[in-house]
Amino acid sequence: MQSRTPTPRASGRPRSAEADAAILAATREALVELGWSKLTLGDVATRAGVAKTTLYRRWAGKNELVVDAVAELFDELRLPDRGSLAADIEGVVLQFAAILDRPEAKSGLMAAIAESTRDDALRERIRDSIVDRQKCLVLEGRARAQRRGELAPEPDPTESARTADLIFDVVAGAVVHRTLVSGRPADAEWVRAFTALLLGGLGADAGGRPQDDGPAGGAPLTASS
Amino acid sequence: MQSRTPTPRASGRPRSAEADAAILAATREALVELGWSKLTLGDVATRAGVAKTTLYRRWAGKNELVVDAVAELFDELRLPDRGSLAADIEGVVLQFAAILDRPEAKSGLMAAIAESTRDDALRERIRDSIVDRQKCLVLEGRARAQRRGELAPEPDPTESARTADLIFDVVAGAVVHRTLVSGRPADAEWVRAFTALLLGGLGADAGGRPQDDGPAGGAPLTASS
DNA sequence: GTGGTTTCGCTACGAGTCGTAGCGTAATGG
DNA sequence: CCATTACGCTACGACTCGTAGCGAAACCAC
Repeated sequence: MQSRTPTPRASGRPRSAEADAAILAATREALVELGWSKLTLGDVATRAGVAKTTLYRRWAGKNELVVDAVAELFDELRLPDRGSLAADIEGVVLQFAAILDRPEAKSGLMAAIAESTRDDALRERIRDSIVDRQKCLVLEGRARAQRRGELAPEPDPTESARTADLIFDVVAGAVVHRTLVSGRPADAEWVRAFTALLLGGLGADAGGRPQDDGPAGGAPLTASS
Repeated sequence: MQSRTPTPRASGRPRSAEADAAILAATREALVELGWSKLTLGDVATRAGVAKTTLYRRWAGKNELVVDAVAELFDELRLPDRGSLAADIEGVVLQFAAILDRPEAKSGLMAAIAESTRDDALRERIRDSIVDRQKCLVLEGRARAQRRGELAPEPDPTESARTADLIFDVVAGAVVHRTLVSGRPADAEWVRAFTALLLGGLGADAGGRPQDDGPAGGAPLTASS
């Protein structure tokens, strides 16, 4: 999952799985305390209780290590069936926002994406371990909505994939931008307004109510501004 | 604009404005060739033809320098009146996408945002020199659409500001995510589909036509995939 | 001109990090 | 028992960082 399979290993001492977990946990810990730029592999090794050389034997560099460490945060993303498209969107967006609100995700993920603009292999790694997993949720939620009759079925698979990509960029991008660039929390109130905008567009009433009345329950309005 | 006014300077040798321009240009050049992580201030100084100490006298560190260098790229953002809300959105989004497509913007801006999660002063700097300038375009375009009658006027200023923030996060976030994370160009075809989604929502036909027929004129479809 | 002030270019420096090599040891399979 | 692989540890040259110190240059006020 994390380090690429080095060889079809036949015999010899196996790599310690505990060391892997300790290293990834230490990486997240260092991300929280130091951030991306001040994070050093030597410090991570010390925190994890392993030798620095062990790190370099498993990961090519800081980029790959941080991607793997952050990717584990997104494993908990689920898409429970809440009965309506609006409720499903709100649920998964709130989960996504909660993960992105963690300091290790903020600094680590964004820096890794920045580095991936000049490293195709890193971009591939991010896509495989993080992005594609999120995109599956979009496909699943869209299929559910189509089964419910909330969305018109899309027979053309090419057009369907294009639309799914678009939705994914809009949803993930909006949450990321809200959390990291605007620096404000994607709380229940924001998620509700965003869902309304996504479903109804700018022409509809984007302020108050989605198409059914109480999707997110009685969540308290945490006034941000 | 870039370096904070150090003192209410009275007399003495003035700072070379040409050096400022040369340093920022050299920073962008180094961002293109080296990316964020391998960019060193010593290298930038050499490229700009100034001493390394001059850099440290004007900027606190790599973060601030890169933010100022990238901010200049966004100065060219304009919002020409194209006659309809859909056309206005498509126009400004295409401009934004063109800037983000530059390699110096990709690596520099994202890395700076990543660092800003642990540096409030840097976040403020990014907001002042980059983000707020983009948000003004949202406000302007929205006001135009309300004057045209395409959008319902929003009397409550608090709610209006909230909605503008939401729109801004959705638009900017979607373009950034498309360009950097998905790694695909936000070309005319994508922008058209995005505009349709933004205006009509998921319930409407998000594939082909916005609410008026030909918003972007006869722009050729640059088939990407 | 003269003096005061600030900037600039240059050199040098200690501190810290990088990524690797080398060595002996531990853990597995045949 | 032996081959193979992973591990911990040390040490190393190379590089970057950010700063200090110096003399020279550019500007203003007088």
